[in-house]
Amino acid sequence: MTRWLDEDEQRTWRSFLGATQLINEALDRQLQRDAAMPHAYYVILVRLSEAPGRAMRMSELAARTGGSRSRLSHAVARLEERGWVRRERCPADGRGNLAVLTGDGRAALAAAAPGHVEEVRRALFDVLKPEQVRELDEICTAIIYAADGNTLEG
Amino acid sequence: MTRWLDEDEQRTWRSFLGATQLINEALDRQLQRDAAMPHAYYVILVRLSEAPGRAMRMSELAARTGGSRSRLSHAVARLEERGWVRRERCPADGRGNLAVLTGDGRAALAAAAPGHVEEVRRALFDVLKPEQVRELDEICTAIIYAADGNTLEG
DNA sequence: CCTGAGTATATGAGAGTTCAACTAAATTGA
DNA sequence: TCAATTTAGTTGAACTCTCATATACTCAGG
Repeated sequence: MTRWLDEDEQRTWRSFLGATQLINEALDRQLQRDAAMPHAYYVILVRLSEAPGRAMRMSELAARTGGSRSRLSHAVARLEERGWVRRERCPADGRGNLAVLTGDGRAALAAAAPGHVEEVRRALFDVLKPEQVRELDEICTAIIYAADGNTLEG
Repeated sequence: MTRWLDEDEQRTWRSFLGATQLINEALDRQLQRDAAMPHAYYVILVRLSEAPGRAMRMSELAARTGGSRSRLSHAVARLEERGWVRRERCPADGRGNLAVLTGDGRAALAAAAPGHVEEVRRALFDVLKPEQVRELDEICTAIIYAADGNTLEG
């Protein structure tokens, strides 16, 4: 009945789990140590910094960072306490909130970015041959495409 | 100074983050829904089930599951509450503890496994061409190898 | 034997995530 | 126009993880 994983698939799957776990841990450790924020918060700041007016609707921001609304609410609450983000009522839609990156938030991001990029290179890009980077891109794109399909179906 | 990511690298990096996040969420959702356990606990049960005598030292188990000792202590405490694992004093070393998989634990694992494997296939293997699976394996192996090197150096 | 250094694990507090309500505003439609 | 539904976002509780610390044991010297 069940299509169990064969030996090769087992090995690949465990490599995959191990590799992604190691990378996530490395990112979190580095950012926590050098910038006192978890990686998830860094991603939020990055997305906000790229938005026009450095502001974005909460839902939009949640979608772009790949997290739930609840998670984003809690996260933005913490970021607000630190003065890195502020909330504004959305003028067009009374239900909506805008998350706005503050000057302090931009500064925190600018301070954190170089060390973070360095870590990303060390953990991933420096380790792979250029052709492997291309392959990885295609693989991840396929995974995302399929997952979106599944989500929409289910 | 900083070697920023170029456009291709940015895209690849974000695909990678998105893909791994989606897979982890899918695994956790499926296991939580169908077997009432997080993926991390499933991995612990699997590793235990593969050990001789279905028993392993806590440190060893922590290393094999790629987690910290503290995390494993907490996790095993929860698994013990459910009756899936029990702790035994290590005969050879009075400081050590053995985590032992119980009959109920084996049953829980057996019940969870088919759905989990199905989810792994759906999220990863069904999505990739055989040659991509091979490439992914090599990529992940390279990442792990490099990360271990870094850990030992730093 | 002891004492001190190192190892194995546990524990508690703090932080982040998830899930399930809950509030409030917009939209639909009779 | 007004109730029903949907959408946006928040909140609180339960759970997991991390970090620092504590406890218990081993081992090597003196």
